[in-house]
Amino acid sequence: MRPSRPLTSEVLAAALARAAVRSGLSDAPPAAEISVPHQAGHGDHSSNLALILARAAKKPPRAVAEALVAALELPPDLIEKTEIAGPGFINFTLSREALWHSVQAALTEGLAYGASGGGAAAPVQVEFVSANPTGPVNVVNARAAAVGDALARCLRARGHAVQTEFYVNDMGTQIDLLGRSLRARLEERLGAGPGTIPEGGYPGEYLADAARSFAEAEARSLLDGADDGRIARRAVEEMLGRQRRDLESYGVAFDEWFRQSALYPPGSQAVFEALETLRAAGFVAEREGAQWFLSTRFGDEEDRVLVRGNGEPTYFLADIAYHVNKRRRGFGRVIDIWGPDHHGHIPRMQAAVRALGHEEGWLEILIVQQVNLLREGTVVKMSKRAGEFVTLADLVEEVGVDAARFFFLMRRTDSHLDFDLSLAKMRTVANPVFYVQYGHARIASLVRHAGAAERGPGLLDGAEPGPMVSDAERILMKRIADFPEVVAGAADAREPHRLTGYLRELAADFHVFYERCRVVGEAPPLMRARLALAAAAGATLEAGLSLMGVSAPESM
RNA sequence: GCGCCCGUAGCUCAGUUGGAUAGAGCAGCGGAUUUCUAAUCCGCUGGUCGGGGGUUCAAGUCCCUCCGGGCGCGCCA
Repeated sequence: MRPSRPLTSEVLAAALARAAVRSGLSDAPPAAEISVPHQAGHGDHSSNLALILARAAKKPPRAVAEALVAALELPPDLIEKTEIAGPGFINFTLSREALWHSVQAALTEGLAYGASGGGAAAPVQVEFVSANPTGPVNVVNARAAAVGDALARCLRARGHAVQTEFYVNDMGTQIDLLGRSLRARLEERLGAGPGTIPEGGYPGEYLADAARSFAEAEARSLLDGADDGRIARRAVEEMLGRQRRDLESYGVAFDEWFRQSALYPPGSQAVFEALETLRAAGFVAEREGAQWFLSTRFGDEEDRVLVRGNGEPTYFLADIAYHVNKRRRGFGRVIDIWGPDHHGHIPRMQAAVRALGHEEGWLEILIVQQVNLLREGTVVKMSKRAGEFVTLADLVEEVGVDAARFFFLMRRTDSHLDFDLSLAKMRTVANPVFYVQYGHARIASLVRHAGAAERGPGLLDGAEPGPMVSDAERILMKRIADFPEVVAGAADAREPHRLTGYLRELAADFHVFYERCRVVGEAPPLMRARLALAAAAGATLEAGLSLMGVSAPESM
């Protein structure tokens, strides 16, 4: 771990807060917000602090801004110009030295560029995908995998210790049905029985494929035993193995695969302990032979069953026990990423977390919304009844890992996503992932053409920003300097999709620079400066793509 | 019926936690290349931010209401 540097916006916010106290405008340091204006002419960073303080100070915002600026003490060489604009905004323009410092940082830090400190002391857990082991990883799972993995990487870059986890629902009715479905497929394969998929079972071809993949001796042994539970357990292991392989070839590996069954006897009493904890707190009632959680006390629409009339714990109770377990493992914060079919469960889960006495905000639940696959502008139909749906493996085969992961991060997580398969395969500018990767390949080619021995910090030898005076160069440097702010924002707001927008802009800024600024053939001082700048843009593209699990090609 | 998500340019969507003149990409039209990847770049056209009310110095953003689309509402997981 390299030492993390503070963000420019954090430096400015702290300086403004001190200035507010020093100038008597505020007793305690106010939480100053710094934004990065998209409007040219509004500086590189902007603060609305004067507008916020004006009311309490009973002074015009511009007068407050002037008092703040007068009391401002900034680090040397960071800001070239501080001006008051509009109704009272304080706009900062970064110095050339500060911009060049970002170029140096990108080249020196490489894939670690973009990291910033300030992470929580306690580790953060991100749980995602958690697909039922009754079928292949589907496209919504694939979206969740892209989002969860990218978010985990952004959080790490933000300084958090992060653990990723996949929750395996290896209990319950669905697993019984999975086992009986596999039995039918084994019978079919060996000609040893009716081979009928049970009602509500899993008729997809993948189980037949699984049955065929077993050694014949094992297949016979499974069928000979009368124990359906043994087949079910074997089926779970088989499906889990397939899910894990699909996800690994997609570039997503989990730190932990947590089994629901680990919360049940004989190995554990966690499910019943969770029930007793809630009961002791007075939030459990018995009705009609079942045990109910009084979740309406915490704003849920209705109370929820924890233990059924037949004595079986519900999935919900197991989920509560699971979150008790997460808490015991010491996570200071837990982020669950759920599919669209679970969004109705958020109030009851948050109710349970509150009933257990965990602090507000300990559990964050993000919903990954559904995905519509489009081919040539029309929706690709998936038949749930026949158990046929487009899988992660199908998707990767059709468009590749890079396009899949990039496309899943082009939209907000909680928005429905139209995934245009035709566009994802295009080898043109119209395809955003292509455009960004092409930028990286072009930079790699440029550096090769310049005859440089490497694309790293060695390019800084003898390079100074002085000769670079054009807008295109400054804009590109500024974009590179923004990257750590973007990564921090993506992590803090749990919005990894910000990366795709940023990388398209960075690639666009580079392409403009490339069109307007020759590198090879210019006088050595200018050539060295531009080559370092281009390589820094390439390093930033690579670092950003890496946070999304997308490759940065050397040539295309 | 209740709950959640969504509604921004012809299309697909951003909009940095309430900021300054609402931005990209695609599509359309017109341009740029004796030179490092033209797989690129530049310019133009395109908007009652679904409608209406409210909160305030400031609303695409927050609140209320209506319209329209999606999803969810089991002692399944």
